[in-house]
Amino acid sequence: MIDKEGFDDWYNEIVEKAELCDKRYPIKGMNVWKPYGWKIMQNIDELIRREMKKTGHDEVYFPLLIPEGFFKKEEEHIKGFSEEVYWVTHAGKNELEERLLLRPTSETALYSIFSLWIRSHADLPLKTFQIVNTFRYETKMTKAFIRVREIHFFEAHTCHVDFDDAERQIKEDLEIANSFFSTLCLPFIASRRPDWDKFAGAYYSIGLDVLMPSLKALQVGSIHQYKENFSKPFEIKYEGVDGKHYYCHQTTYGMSERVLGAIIGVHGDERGIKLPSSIAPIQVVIVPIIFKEHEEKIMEECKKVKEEIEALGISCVLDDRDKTPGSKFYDWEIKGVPLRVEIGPKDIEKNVITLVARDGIKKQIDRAEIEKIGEELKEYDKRLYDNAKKFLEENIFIIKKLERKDGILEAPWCGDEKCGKEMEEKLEMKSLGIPLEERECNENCIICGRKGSKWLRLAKSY
RNA sequence: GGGCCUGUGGGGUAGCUUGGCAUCCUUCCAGCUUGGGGUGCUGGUAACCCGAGUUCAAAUCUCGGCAGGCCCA
Repeated sequence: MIDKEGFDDWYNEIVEKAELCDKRYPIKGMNVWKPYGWKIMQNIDELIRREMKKTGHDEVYFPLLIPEGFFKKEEEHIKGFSEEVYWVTHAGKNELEERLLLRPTSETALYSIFSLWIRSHADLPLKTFQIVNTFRYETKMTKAFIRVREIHFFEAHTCHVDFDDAERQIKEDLEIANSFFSTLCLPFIASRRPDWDKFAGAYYSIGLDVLMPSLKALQVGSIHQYKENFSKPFEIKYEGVDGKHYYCHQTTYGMSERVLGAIIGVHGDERGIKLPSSIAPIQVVIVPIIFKEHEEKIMEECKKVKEEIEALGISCVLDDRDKTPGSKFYDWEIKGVPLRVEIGPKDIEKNVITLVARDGIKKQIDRAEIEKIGEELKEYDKRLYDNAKKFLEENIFIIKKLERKDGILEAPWCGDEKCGKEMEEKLEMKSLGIPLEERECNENCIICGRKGSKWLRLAKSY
């Protein structure tokens, strides 16, 4: 893992060196996805789609533009987003009668239409999601994948008959997050955000955060309980079994390319990024070790091995470029390819192939046992997860008095907003919220000294 | 929101104080050579962010814009 001080510089360089994006596009916060980076992102999207399918969500696609009238229906929501909305005001030379905005998120687009789709309790629950670009005029400093103005956004939107069913959805969302992030070897913590930091329009919000090597937290997902906050202004009503009309209760679950930013940061080292095998566009790269007199024999063997690896359903590239093996090793390490296979004269002689995992574990396996590669990938993934988990756990600290410390802090808190904000100020951190897993707290609030009933998590964050 | 710094071939840089031929490394292209951790040699392509001003002359000085980065709220 990269050390704390060097992390931000390392990150800025590596996103381009690994060919994930090109930052030279001349608009602030809008970078170009390069083919390799985009493949990874699409693989991440496919993992989400798989989770959505498993849990009965249907994919939709709503328009990019939202009429001003829709956007203005929910007051808190407008307050939260109005400063960072891009407006479309003209078509050619003509001013539009009604201004249109580029979606900063899609609640107001979807919900205007949900009110038409939902008629009775039989239409519920309605579980949808979309993967789209959203636009927010960020004023803070932008950073590739972490703070951008055009966001590659996943958003699930659900409607339910009552609060309890919406709460069940939130439990399901947490299970989805567990499954999804463990496939990406990313340990995270879930916290109920304090009221002053919840999503604009939400009843409450849950943040999913990972810890970056800079010891700053990165929010990689959020889950919101809206209760009836949107269904009332948007009039999303259904007829119940009793013939009466009720407002829906709604939830959302959102993630973005920050997930990729987290993977880059959490797993990367001085040689480059490390991709979990679940999203690596190339899972195995074969580097032939060619010597003049054996050239053909080695290439033939490499081709055969490639076919056998692909037959296992593992993506594999044979690097036949005219470069020395050493320089190829560096290339693929920057890009985080999980497993490298080396085949040279010595391997052929001994009837083995040499495997080197991206995290440095090297071994030889029998030429006849290529199917073991699948196992090697699994073990590599597990090592990625275990290392990241260890780092996260080693950097969460319980504090019982005001003390500054790097990492994620958990402090006893009376629950008053005033005390929470004072903690943020004194510790120079932002609060992540209350740990989702219930934990008893019998300590005194570190600000006012009253009995603290909760733990408040704080961290510096992106 | 406030303050500071930076912008030179594809990438990284020297030059800027004191205005006058733009330095080096790397990448890339061609060829030979080499090949189990960046092989070596020869040749080649390629740059002063944009606009205005000062000046005989601007990468260099001034102003504005755009972009990137750092620090503080």
